[in-house]
Formats: sequence, C-alpha cells, structure tokens
Amino acid sequence: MHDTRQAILEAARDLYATEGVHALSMRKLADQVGISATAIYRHFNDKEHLILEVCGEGFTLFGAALMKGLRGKTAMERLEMTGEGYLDFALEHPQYYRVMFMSPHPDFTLLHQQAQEAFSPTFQFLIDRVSECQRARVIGGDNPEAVAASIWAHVHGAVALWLDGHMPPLQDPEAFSSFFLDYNKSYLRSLAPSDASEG
Amino acid sequence: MHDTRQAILEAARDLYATEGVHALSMRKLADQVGISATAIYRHFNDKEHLILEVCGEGFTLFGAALMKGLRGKTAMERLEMTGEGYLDFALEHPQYYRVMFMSPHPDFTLLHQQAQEAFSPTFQFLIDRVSECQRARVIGGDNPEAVAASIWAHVHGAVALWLDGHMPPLQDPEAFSSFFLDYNKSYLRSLAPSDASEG
DNA sequence: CATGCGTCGTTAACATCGTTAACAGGACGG
DNA sequence: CCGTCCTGTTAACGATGTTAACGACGCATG
Repeated sequence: MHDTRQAILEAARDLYATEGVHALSMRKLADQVGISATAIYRHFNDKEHLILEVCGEGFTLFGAALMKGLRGKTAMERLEMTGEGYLDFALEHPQYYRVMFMSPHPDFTLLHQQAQEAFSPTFQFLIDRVSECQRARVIGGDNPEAVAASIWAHVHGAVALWLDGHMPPLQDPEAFSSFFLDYNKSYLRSLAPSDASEG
Repeated sequence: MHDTRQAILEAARDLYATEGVHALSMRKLADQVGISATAIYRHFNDKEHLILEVCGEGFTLFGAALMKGLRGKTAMERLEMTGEGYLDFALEHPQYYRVMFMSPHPDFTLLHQQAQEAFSPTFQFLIDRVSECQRARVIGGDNPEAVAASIWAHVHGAVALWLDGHMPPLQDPEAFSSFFLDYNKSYLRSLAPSDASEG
C-alpha cells in the first residue's frame, strides 16, 4: 500500500543517521528515492512531520536501549545499567540523540512537543528505577521525579558536551565511555540517603 | 571609521539575543541597519564570521559572570558561586548560551573551534577553583581538570535541558533556579574526599 | 460501458536564504 | 588630474521548503 512512503522513510532514516538532520533536504531525499521532491508532500505534511515520524523509531530504539537496566540484579545495579543503556544509545545513534534531545530550538515546535510526549514513558521508567532504589534505601529523597530529573540532567550534560566536541581531552568513544561510566556511577552513589538513621 | 560595522554588530546582537540565531538573516539584518544585504560583506567575510564576532561579546559576558565566584570567602564557596554565575549567565543570555554551548553541529565549524578557544581561559578558571578546593581538602581526586569537566557536564546538562524545555515541571526561571542551586551545591558536596583519613 | 472520484505522481513557480559579480560614487594621495 | 581604495549599490546564482495546477491510473457506482 504505502510502498514509496516506506521508501521515503527508510531513505530519510539513512541520510539522517549518517549525515545528520542538516543533510536531509527534500530534494536530496527525493533523488535518493527516485521521485520528484514535491511527491514527498503526498505522503507527509511537512518536513517536520517526516522527521517526526523518523524520530519515532529513534524513541523506540532509545526506550529499548534503556531496558538494559532491567538486566541488573539489585535496584542500584538496574539504575546504573539504565545509565549504561543511555550511553550505548548516544554512542550508537548520535544523530537521533541530537534531534531528540539537542534540538536547535523553536524550529520544529511539533517535533519538540512530541519529543516530550514520546519521552515521557521512558522517563517514567527512570523514575521507577529511582523509586525502586529509594524503597531499597540506597538512594535518598522522597521525590523520585526530581531525583530522576537530576540524574537525567547529569548524564545528558556529559553526552551533549561530548557529542558537540566540547570535551577535547576525551576524543575517542572509548575514553569518553570510561569517563561516563564512572561519572554516572559515582553520581548515583552520591545520592545515597544522607541521614544515618538506620540505627 | 567603522561606523556601519558597529551598527551591523549591534543590530546583529539585538536580533540575535531576542530572536535567536535562526532569526538572524543577512537581509533582515541589513534592513534593520538600513543598508543592502550585500553591503554586510564589505565588513564581514561570512555570516559565520559575523556571528563569531557577536559571540566574542558573549564569551566576555560569560567570563565576567563566572567571576562572581571570586566573591566567596572559602574555596568551596568560591566554587559554588562560580556555578551560580554560570546560572546567571544562562538565564540572562540564553541565546548566547545556545550558540556558545549548544551549537547545532558541523555548520559553523569555525565558530565551534573558536568557541573552544574562547572558552579555555574560563575553563581554566573553573580548574583553578577546583584545585583550590582540592588543596583545602574539601574536594577529592588529584586531577582537577577531570573534576572540572565533570562539574561542567553536570551544570550544562541541567541548563541545556531546561533551555530546550525538557524539564516540564520546572517552567518558570525561579523554579529552575532554586532547583539548579541545590543541584549544583549537592553535587559539589558529593565530590568531597572519600577517605575519612582525618583521624 | 462510462462517469466520476481519490491517489500518486509530475513540472512550474514562489519566497527565502547565503553569497558572488559587476558596477558606481566619493575620499584621498601622487 | 588620475588612480586607487573604501563603501555602497543592483542583478544574479544556486539551494532551500513549499504551493498550485495539471495528468495519469485504479476502481467503484450509475
């Protein structure tokens, strides 16, 4: 049924994942598919809607990557491994990461809006891992959402800076990877309950 | 001498600080100044070089904002207040913050490159604050640069997410501000030396 | 069978963008 | 006075996203 539509989506995904959003022009995309540029508008409202749909896959991948967290045995291990999944996704799909979480700004408001919605179940997953740790008394605080937000900000900062080349000493992915893992782990440890009220 | 050149720069700075980079088109800019679009090229090589020059001011402001850190009495206070200065800058000059640290990507490689250079003395300032704290034994580790990088990633993450509207519960600047201050402070505390070797 | 309609493609065209080329005036030094 | 630099102009190119107008095909209904 939607044969060319699928072709467009795949070509878009490829162009996009390899070159980035900036390289995704309607005309180039059309050339690659073998149709005229305006034909794309028979299948998608906008460039934005097209990207939106491509990003749907990105969010699926992202959610799946975070599910790595479920392989941990203790609550803390699961939280830590969720962070590792986050890193995996960022390293394997940097282009997706960019548009999903480093979107230029009020261009693509729709994308931005849907990014939040699409992200919300995944963020809920993080909240669950946090409250699980809180129940196990390995993480303090009583507001899992706020803690989750701070964890996200923490990991996002490192990834975003690195992807933009703002961390010169950590050039190759391996160097950054080992930095990140420690950076993540030690932050989670720092969130341990402060009061020694267990006596 | 360079009268119109200054006018262009000021108009660019205004357009830019209010609307963002995306709103800064050569033609709009020229209209605002009252000259033709191509006249700009008599004064600037490129759009990139123009933005570059505008950003110079951004980096000056940024450096100045971080100097707030010097008002602290203890080493730790100075480090904390450096973070507050960082927040101040991000809240007062979000557009500058965007191009300086959230630049889309390999468009504007020059800008990106100079961003790193322009940032390096400021980053050095952060390193100094960290090693100061390490000498005072309020922060652990022996590599101030790595610690500084992690602190930067930490604060940048929160700012970047908030500026992109990815922190829905923290809408107004005040809410984010109070979140950030605590977020910053508690992270710095978590960097305290781990060994309780003080007796 | 024919009529009509919705789907999918086409080409032309428009507005906007950054940028270059070719040209014009005015200041200024020889 | 002449040439040269500086600063501005208009025309134009190529690329962008997008719309309008048109044509072919399939397919159901009269």
